[in-house]
Amino acid sequence: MPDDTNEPASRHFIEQIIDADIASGKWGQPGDRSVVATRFPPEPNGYLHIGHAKAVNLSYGLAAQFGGRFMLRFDDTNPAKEEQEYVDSIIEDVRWLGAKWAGEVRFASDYFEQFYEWAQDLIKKGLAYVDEQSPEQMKQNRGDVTKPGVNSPFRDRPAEESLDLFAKMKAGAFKDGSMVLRAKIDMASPNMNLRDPVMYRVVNAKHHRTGSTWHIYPMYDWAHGLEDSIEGITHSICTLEFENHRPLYDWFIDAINKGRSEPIHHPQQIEFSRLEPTYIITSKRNLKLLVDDGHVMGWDDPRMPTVSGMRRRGFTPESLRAFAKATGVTKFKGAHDIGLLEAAVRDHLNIAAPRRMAVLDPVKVVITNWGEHGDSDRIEEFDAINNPNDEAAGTRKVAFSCELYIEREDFMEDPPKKFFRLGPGREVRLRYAYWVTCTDFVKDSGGNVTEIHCTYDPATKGGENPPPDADGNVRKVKGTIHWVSAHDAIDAEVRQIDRLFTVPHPAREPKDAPEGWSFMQNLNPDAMTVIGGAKVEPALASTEGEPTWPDGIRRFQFERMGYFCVDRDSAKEGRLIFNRTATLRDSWSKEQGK
RNA sequence: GGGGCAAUGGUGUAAUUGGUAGCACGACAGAUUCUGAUUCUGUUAGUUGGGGUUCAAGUCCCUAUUGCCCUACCA
Repeated sequence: MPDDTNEPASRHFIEQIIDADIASGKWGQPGDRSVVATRFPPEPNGYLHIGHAKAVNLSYGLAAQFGGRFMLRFDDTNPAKEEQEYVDSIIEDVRWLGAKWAGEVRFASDYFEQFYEWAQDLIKKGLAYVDEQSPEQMKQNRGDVTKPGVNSPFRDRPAEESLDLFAKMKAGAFKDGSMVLRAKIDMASPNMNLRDPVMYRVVNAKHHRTGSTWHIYPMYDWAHGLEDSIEGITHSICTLEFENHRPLYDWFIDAINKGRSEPIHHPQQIEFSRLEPTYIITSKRNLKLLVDDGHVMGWDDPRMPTVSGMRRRGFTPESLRAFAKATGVTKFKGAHDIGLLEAAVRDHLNIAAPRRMAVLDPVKVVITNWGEHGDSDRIEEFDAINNPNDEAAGTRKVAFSCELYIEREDFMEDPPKKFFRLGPGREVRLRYAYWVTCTDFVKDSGGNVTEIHCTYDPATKGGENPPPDADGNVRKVKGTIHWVSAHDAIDAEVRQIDRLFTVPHPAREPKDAPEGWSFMQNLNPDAMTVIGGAKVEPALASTEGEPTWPDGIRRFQFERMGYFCVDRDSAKEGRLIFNRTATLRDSWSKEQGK
């Protein structure tokens, strides 16, 4: 990602911290930028969403910018929730996003033995103990934010006893929830995380990688800093809610280093504000509900804010990166306008997407004077520009005949003055082909227009302006519309994807919310409108001559309609299915709304 | 009655760390245009309140207010 390795003019707060560290030589020789090491540490308990995408881009981008290392590490410390399926999807997503990790993919579970040794070390130092209180008792004795907790009756048991019990916990001698290993810190700490936090719990469940080797599993706070330490992470970047955990992160590493001649590496945790786009939810739990309740077709439904869903919808890694960049890196917890994402994807696709013509809601046009200027069965071919922003993309042929389809919304029976398209007596340009004038139209018994009759002007061949008349006046046309020829048009299904929710903050429960309120009530029923009868130009049916996108997804701009990509179901079902990635900006609909 | 963090146009974010409040998205107006797209130009609008230090404060100090996070054997 060349754009991200250039240092921007202004530096966000994390870059400033790293700059200062490099200058002071905190992690190595002063000035050595290659010491920077970051990581992305997902728990494999769900699919990655757009918020994770930003986190990946941030941590990877930092490592790339400084010429350091980036790790992909699964934080698989809870066998009850984690599955291989999620590991696989996350690896695919991170790769697609463009992050390149150093060496192999890492797993916290690979470090379990080391964690266990360090835990024994803490017990020996009198910094940890096995607690046999029930979960209820522990909760009771923890106190609350204003009241201090009380010490466990097991807090001061001899180290040998804890060591022995800990070994038995590991060996599977106890039931789930029967005892835990706790750090001995301070039951009166105003920071609840420091009130003798649990380091290990008994879980007699099968782990997706270690199987039934272990009967104890480390808690996040105990494990996470150690994982970072083992991998030599310098800057451990996470979201704001872990701010209160940082003292514990530091405490555990300091505890291990206490009395140790060769201290283990002590990374720096830095918290930033997570990405919170409007009209989107990013809670894994709620995303899973949408899938489980069948509101969407799956985790990769093009309406979903998952990385896989957005990929299927046609977003590019570049556009996600641009969005992440545009939202910035701060500690301010705000909402990010989803319009920024839409602008980012339009920005990229406008430069990169080949243009095609596709009529989503077709109505037939008959050129009534086609026979007067030659054979009425003849087919003419025109050159159409593939991408006005990229001359190298070249041109393609589009065929024209006396029967065409145009967009239903491009014709009005009784159009207002500012309507620059087709209507009785009005002339428009058919892009790359001819200027046509509407002479008549046919309606069915339901009042729907079924056929539009036009004459074409042979002097406008190719869509060019006709020569000036005898007085030197140049005839002008206000509108240009897209079309496909009926003789070679291909049928396609088009899924018009829109925002999944109707309100900016779907997960925010209103103050006066009725009993049983759910974010589901904010679902947009029109988030996916399936159009079965679209007619598209033949060039969309074949991949010949097409530029290849790096990820193999075929993306296009349908002229005047928006950006679309071929859905992955297309190949499977043997027909053309397109997903709408984004609309074009549309000042006409805004005009109408006035 | 506790602790932690944050506050700059409508939204998000900058400000050489005390020296002209800038950028992006949006909105609005216009120009260009074989996409009502793109592109270009212009307009709009901001330092949470109150004190203080200073020649000078978004930035430093005091204070108030508002919002978020924290009481899993989740991460």
